[in-house]
Amino acid sequence: MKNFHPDNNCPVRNVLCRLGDKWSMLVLITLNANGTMRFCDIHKTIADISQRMLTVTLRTLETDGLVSRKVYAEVPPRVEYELTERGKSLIPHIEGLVDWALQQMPGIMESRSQTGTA
Amino acid sequence: MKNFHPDNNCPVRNVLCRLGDKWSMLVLITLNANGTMRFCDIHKTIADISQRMLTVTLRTLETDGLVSRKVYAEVPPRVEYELTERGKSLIPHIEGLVDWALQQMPGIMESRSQTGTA
DNA sequence: CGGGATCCCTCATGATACTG
DNA sequence: CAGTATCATGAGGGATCCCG
Repeated sequence: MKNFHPDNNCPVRNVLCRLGDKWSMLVLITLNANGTMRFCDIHKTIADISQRMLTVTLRTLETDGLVSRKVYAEVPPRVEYELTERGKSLIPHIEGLVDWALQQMPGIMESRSQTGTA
Repeated sequence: MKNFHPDNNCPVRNVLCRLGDKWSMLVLITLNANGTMRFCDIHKTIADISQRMLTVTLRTLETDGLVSRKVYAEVPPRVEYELTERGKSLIPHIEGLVDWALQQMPGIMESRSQTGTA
């Protein structure tokens, strides 16, 4: 019997831990769709994220080497974010998931309504 | 500028909402790896999930039509779970993510240690 | 054995205010 | 503009008890 214990190096746990949060994937696909973006731009694009969570999310992605952060020493501070190569390499997999979601959503919605559970 | 607002039908939000929780993907790949499983078996395979969360997770997956639940009217109750066709169709995408995680984990770990963030 | 119901607690997230 | 710091919250999840 195959299992996926949390013990040590389970990649599933690891990837879910990092990408399964509320915002990471959203930030990644946003950056992928728009290229280099400033903090404010990302914030405007993902309107319902708080400033704090955007900062935290970007920092985590930067720590994992998925996003690069470039600070310009200007008077109105400017910081630009973009996907790293590693970040870009993840995009197809996320899009695979998104495509699946798009295809299955109607059936899933129907399934949900049938069982009566919200 | 492309964005992904939460407004109505954003599949990203939807799929993350359902699969980005702590256990769903784990249950899915466990069922995929082992085929039909009893409640107890799943619980033993994913040792650190609470009975409650396993129940909740399975119910949600069942509601979305990703997992089927078969109850046998026997004296020691027996309930068997297995992936539906829709559930199986999701597996490749999850595995894509897992494979990516496996490949990138060393680099990510290195990246994390460099920035000094845990 | 499978799981429903309940209580409780922690952590992730949000809101606000302040700084360089 | 791009954050940091602080405080408040509520939903997710764990532990326990009970039932068919």
